[in-house]
Amino acid sequence: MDAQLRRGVLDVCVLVAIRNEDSYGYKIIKDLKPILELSESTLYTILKRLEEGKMLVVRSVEFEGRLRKYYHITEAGLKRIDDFKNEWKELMNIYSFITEEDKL
Amino acid sequence: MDAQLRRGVLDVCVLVAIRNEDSYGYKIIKDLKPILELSESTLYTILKRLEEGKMLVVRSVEFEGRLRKYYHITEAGLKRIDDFKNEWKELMNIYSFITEEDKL
DNA sequence: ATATATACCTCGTGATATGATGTATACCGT
DNA sequence: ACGGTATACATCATATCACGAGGTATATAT
Repeated sequence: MDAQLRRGVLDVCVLVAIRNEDSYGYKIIKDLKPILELSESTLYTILKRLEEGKMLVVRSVEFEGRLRKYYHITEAGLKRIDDFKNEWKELMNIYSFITEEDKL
Repeated sequence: MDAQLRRGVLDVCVLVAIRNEDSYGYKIIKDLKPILELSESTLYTILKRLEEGKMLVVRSVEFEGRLRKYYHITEAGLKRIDDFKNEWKELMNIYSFITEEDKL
């Protein structure tokens, strides 16, 4: 898929991945794999940005000798997902414009 | 609309704006206005990129003392629009994932 | 022993959209 | 005659972003 198009959905996909249940980096990648492949460097960049934007909060947990950072979605994060749905409507307009043959 | 989401459709919208009829910068902006607002600096950046990518060819015309650069879509440009339609299908999958409540 | 899976992180790079700014002509109202 | 608006192009600096490459460390399976 086109790189630009991806960017528009990356953040929201990550939020959706933790919407119903707190999750951590490695699991998010595996869970999203069937929908959207993303590398670790990409994910951690996104997680950091979402944290800075108060879309999620982090909690560190020791698990079998390894560190795990669980991400929990906030109200702002849920709102972000909701906003996306509205933005999608605008995007549908644009899509119609692109697919209509005899406009302009 | 979200900046990232925009980026995914900007190029294609510009191509669609010249698909049926050659057009020039200023006109493209006016034509796209109801669908998508874009500034001159943004458009000229896109036009340049599309030209470099052989998606369109340029022809300069003197018009009432002013310079006009007409943009004409190429085969590759038409293909780009077509590819977008396929990418949209992938995007619809992602959209479904986002809007489905009980996944994951 | 070695490879694979798990789990985190950082840095540099290239691509990108956009505001600000600049140049120039034509036209319209006062 | 003057000023503003529309037309029409262009460039530069900046901020944002995804991603590959590389790094650290433990547990488990072969």
